[in-house]
Amino acid sequence: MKLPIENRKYSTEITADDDGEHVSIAGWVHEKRDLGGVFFLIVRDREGFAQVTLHKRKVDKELFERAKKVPRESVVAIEGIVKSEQKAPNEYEIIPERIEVLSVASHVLPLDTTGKVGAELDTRLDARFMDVRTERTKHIFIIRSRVLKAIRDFLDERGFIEINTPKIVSAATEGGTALFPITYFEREAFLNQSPQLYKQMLIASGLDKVCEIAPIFRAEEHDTTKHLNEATSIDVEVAFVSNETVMQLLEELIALVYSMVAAYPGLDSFNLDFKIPKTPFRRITYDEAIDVLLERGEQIEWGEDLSTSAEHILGKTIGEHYFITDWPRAIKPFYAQPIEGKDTCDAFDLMHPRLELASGSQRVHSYELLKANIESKGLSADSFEFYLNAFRYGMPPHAGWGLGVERLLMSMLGLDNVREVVLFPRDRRRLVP
RNA sequence: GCCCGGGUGGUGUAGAGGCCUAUCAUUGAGCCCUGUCGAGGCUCGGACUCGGGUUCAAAUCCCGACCUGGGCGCCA
Repeated sequence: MKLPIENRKYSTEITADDDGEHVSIAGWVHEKRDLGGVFFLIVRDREGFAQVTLHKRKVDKELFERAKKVPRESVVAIEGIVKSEQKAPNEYEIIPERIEVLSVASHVLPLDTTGKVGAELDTRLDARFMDVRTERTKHIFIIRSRVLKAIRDFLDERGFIEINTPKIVSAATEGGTALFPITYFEREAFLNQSPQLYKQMLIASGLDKVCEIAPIFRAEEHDTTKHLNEATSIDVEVAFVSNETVMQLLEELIALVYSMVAAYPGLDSFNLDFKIPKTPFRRITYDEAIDVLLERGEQIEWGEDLSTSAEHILGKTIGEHYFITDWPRAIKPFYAQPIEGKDTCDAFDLMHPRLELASGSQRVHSYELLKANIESKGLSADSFEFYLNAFRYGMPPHAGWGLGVERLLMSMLGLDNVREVVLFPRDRRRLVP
C-alpha cells in the first residue's frame, strides 16, 4: 500500500510560480515562530526548508493550536496550498489544510539542529542521527556520496573492473600494522588491513585493471585526528603499466574530485578557500625530501620514515599536493619494485600539505624476487603461498595504489578531525553507535 | 604507549577557596504580540562526572577512577 505522502514534494521543488497549487510536503519541524496572530512552522526536508504559515483568524482553530504544540524535530506531513509571498524565505509559503504528525519528537533535544549553539564532536557522534540533520554535517555526507560516485565513474570510464575481496583473512598479511583478530569457526582469522595481496592476485587473473572501494581495518591504538580503526580505501591495480602511469591516474582523479566538489552548492558551509589542485602534481624524491628537511633543521636520517613534523615541514614548504618517490626499500613493503643498483624502490606517497593521502608503487612481478623480498623482511614465504602462487603462472608487470577516502575528504573540506567524515567512526574508544 | 589539557542544566559556556540557594546564550514550560527568517518582550523550570581527602568553609586545592580534547609515537 502506498502512503498518501509518497507524492510529496521536496521543499526545493516548489516555487512561487506554483501559487495556488495544492501540494504536500513532509519533513522535520525545524523551527517554530509564534507571532501571536500568525504562526510559522519551518519544515525541513533533505533538500531545504519550507515555511508553513498559519493565520489565527483564517485557519481552523484546532489546526492552529495543534500546529503550535508540535515539538521541534517531530516528523510532519503537510497538505496545503502554495502561496507566492515576497516576505517568505523562498518567496513562497504553504497555507496548510492538513497537518499530520507522523512522529512526535521527545525533548529536550540532544543537539541543536539550527546551528545557533554548537556541540562538540563527541556529543555530535553520540547523537549522529541528529547531527546529520544539521546543514554542515548533511553536506559532508552528500559530498562523500558524490565523491565516491565520481571516483567510480572515473575508473569505470577508464576500463576498470570493480572487485570485492575478502575482509576476513588468514594470518598472512603484508605486515606493518596490527590486525584485529577474530574467531573464524575453530580457527583464528583477522580483519583485512588492505586488499593489497588480493588485488595483485587478480592481476594474474587477466582482469587487467581492477579497483575496489571497501573498508580496511587497523588495530593500531592510535589516538589522533587523522587515524581510524575502520577506514575506507580506494584501491587500484593496473597491469602492463609503470609507476608513473598510475601516479598520473591518481592526480587526475584528485583533480577531478576537487572540480566536481567545487561546483557543489553546499560548499559554503565549510568557509573554505577552495582551490582545485593543478596537475601534474610536483614530484620530489625521498632524497630531495630529506635534503629539504635537513635544511629546515629537522632531525632525520636517510632511511627513516617521515615523522608528523617532517610531513608538516614539507607540506608548508611545497604548499600543494605532491608526490614523494623513490623511497628506501627498508621502509616500504616487500611488493614494491626495487630500483636496480640502489637501496630504493619504485614506491610513491601522495601527500596533501597536511597529511598523507595515498601510497602506491610499481610491484614486483617476479616470483623469485618477491619470495626473496618476503624472506628478507623476516616473513615466512610459506604463509604467503596463496599469494605467491599467483606469480608462478604468468603475472604481468603491474602498478597500483591505495587512497584513503576519509583523508581525501578531510583534507579537501579543511576539517580538523577525520571522524567528521565518517557517519559512525570506529576509533580507539568508540564502538557505539 | 608517552606527554600536556579538560569534565558545570539537554547543548555551548562563565566562575579558579567564602561574594555561588552558580553566569550568559540556546533549548523546555507558560504568557503577550498579525510577517517572522538566529523574531522580540516577560515569567518559570533545569547543572558543578563519581569516590576519597585537605579545610571553619570546596564547582574551585590534593589523590584515585571513569569519560574526554590536543600533541607525539605507532600507522595509512
